Amino acid sequence: MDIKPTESELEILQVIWKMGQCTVRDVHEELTKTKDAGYTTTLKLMQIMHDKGLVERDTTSKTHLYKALFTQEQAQSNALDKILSTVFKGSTSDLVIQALGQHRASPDEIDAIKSFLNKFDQHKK
Amino acid sequence: MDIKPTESELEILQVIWKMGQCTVRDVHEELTKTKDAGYTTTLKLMQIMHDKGLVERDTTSKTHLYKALFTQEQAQSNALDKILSTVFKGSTSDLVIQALGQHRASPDEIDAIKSFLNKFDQHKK
DNA sequence: TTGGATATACGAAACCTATCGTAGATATTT
DNA sequence: AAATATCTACGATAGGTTTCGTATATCCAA
Repeated sequence: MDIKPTESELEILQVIWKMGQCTVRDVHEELTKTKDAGYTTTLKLMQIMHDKGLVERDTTSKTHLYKALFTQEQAQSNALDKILSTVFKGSTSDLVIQALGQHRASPDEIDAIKSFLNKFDQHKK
Repeated sequence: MDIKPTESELEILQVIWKMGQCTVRDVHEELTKTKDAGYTTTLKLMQIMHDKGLVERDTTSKTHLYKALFTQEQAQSNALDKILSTVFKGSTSDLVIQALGQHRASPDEIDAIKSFLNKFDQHKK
């Protein structure tokens, strides 16, 4: 299966991931906090996502319940693969260094990364 | 200016970035190594990219020469911003750790990242 | 100099995304 | 029970992307 959600679909998925399971209204309320959108627009998008197999839904009651059919981690992995091949010439270190350079990480984050790198080294041996 | 090249446009830009300056045929030859496409399709895409202001071109001779109007680094920065906000909840360290986890970097790359992190620490102080 | 190769320009079609209005079903409130 | 609110379904439209055929201009070789 190919996971390639559109921009709008990702906005919706973020809400679903956060809540685990939710209604169209849940998503809509969340989205309208930061941008304008008609309710039926959100509904339609979620119906399309269902058609595409991005989400599943429970239709036993009038108000349907939606769940994601893949995890945020899978979406992250996909997104990384894509930009690695399209703009980073496949170089992971370029990507990492760029990311650290432009969005300064907190000391805690840096520590987390360092200890990750160390663990990494040991596995290599 | 807003830099948001489409998928196809990025494929073309990769060739332009690599060559610095090139013709439609240059790009086309490169693209058809990995996928099928008609020559006029590539031409049209590049014309549209020119209309959008993504590239400039020298039309003094019959065969036009195209150049990118922004760098690969800018595209990288843009791509990172986008996936950070759409799938990484803004967490740079999550992104970095995911990237290192799934695409194993070479020892050299890891060293490069480590020394980058150290430089980073010093600046912080 | 005439025919073939190569270039650009232009327009149209197929497809996808995003948006929303309207209709009809179901629930809720008064 | 009637009015109101809420939900899904179903188009339809506007806009953007991708694809390619055809026309026209230009260069080059026989």
